[in-house]
Amino acid sequence: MGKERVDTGAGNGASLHHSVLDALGLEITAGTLAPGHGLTLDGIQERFGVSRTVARETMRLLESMGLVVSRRRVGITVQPPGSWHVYEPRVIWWRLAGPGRDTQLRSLTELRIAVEPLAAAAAAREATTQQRERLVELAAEMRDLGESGRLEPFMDLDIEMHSLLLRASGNEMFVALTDVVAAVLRGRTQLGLMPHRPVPEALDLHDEVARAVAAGEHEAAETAMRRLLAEVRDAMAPIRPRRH
Amino acid sequence: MGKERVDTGAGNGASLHHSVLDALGLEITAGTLAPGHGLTLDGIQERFGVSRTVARETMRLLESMGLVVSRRRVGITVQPPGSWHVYEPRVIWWRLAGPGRDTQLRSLTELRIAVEPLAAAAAAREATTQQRERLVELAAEMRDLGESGRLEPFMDLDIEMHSLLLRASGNEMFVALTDVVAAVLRGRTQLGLMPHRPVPEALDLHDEVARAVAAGEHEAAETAMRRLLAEVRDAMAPIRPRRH
DNA sequence: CTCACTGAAAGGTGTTACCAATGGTGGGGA
DNA sequence: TCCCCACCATTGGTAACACCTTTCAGTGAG
Repeated sequence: MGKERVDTGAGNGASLHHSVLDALGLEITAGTLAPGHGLTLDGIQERFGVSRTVARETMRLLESMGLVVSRRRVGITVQPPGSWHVYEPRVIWWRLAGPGRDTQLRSLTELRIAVEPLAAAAAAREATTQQRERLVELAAEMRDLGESGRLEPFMDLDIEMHSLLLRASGNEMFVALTDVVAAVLRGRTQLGLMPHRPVPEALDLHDEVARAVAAGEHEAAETAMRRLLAEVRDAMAPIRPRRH
Repeated sequence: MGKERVDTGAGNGASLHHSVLDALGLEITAGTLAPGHGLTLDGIQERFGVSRTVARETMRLLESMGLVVSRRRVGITVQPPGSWHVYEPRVIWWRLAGPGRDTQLRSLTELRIAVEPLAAAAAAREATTQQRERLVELAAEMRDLGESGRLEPFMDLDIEMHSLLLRASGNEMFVALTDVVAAVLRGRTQLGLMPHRPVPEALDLHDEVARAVAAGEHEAAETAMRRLLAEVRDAMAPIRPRRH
């Protein structure tokens, strides 16, 4: 059976267990490795051509994300989605890369709808002067790019603005969602859920949010953000998989 | 300094690295090990009397939570709070156990205020018949216990009701916050932030939420939950550390 | 035929020793 | 003074081993 190193991706800076971790994480979150499926350390060693140490470390990481449990004699068992740590950045990443993509995108969007309005309100209270200035600046730039239909740079600004709002909220739990929101916005564009040209309402609402936050009007900021996200949710509705 | 095994808790089912992980996690989140502080595997081995393997595995775990980074030749460096994975259950647990307790409680409460109203609305749409029935049942029981001033079992029901709502929402991101909400409610009671006898308004609002969800009136459920949480936030205000 | 005991095997847990890679530090030369 | 290079501390990775828990099959008694 020989050694036959698989060498996933020529070890491009990725520290060995990282590649193994990625491979297994993807397979489990994609459902290729169904819940209840059993793994063994020996199996992992053989399959990826790594040492026991590496196999054990990746297994520990998977376990700490709730993707597997490890028990003596019985081995490593794949866990059902309900016990996955869905806020773990890598889990989110894997799910967005796999077949669960639009389900994940939908539940994350619902999370955004919950969090971002309050984050905007908090930002209106807590943001620094520089942050407020940057916000209105961003909204203006977004209008320019949006009206000229340049989707990629528009998305970058969109990400920057929402990230800035979360950061400015001063709540660490909100700040920690920065990457999630960025991933959602990127995924949404990649999935073609954006119109060719951002709708004028969205541009207006971004403006409104920025100005409200800058002016410290937290209620206005909250409702504007709520309307903005309602817009986003409606734009997403077309790909509903369940009842129409 | 010698060997001096620390033996945190006589290995009661905890698999060795778990005790080391807990000890280090607590120290880092508590700030005892300040950001920038350097650790080495040898140091961990010596201090806890464990083998290199165990030291390495715990270090990987800490790294995957963003508490440290590990680089060759440099060693293991404690990271600042900004890079911690604050949705990681163990990180939340450690912070609630340490001096950052009320800061953590406050930011988590703000998260609840964002999420739970939408979760209630979703529950009003998605809950099963059994879940709806259980909700009104719980609200009734809470009223009984609340009016008789039995705080501990009241808290248990409170936790059960909010957990049920999150679960019934059908959104995995909301469901995953079940433990967080439970921890907040428990922490709030332990910290003495609850009045001796739950205020009548709170009891009424729990009732209202339950009935609205049971009836499928998602807007009513959302606003009732919002008012309930406003109540909670106000009860929490007294211990504000910053500007009043 | 069923149930309880027993023993072996499977597979994670923990330890040790060793070599490879890497990047900071300090010394030496221009 | 400044730059380059060699050294070495420290993690990354491999290998081989002892140990302990848990499962499971086989066996014997009732």
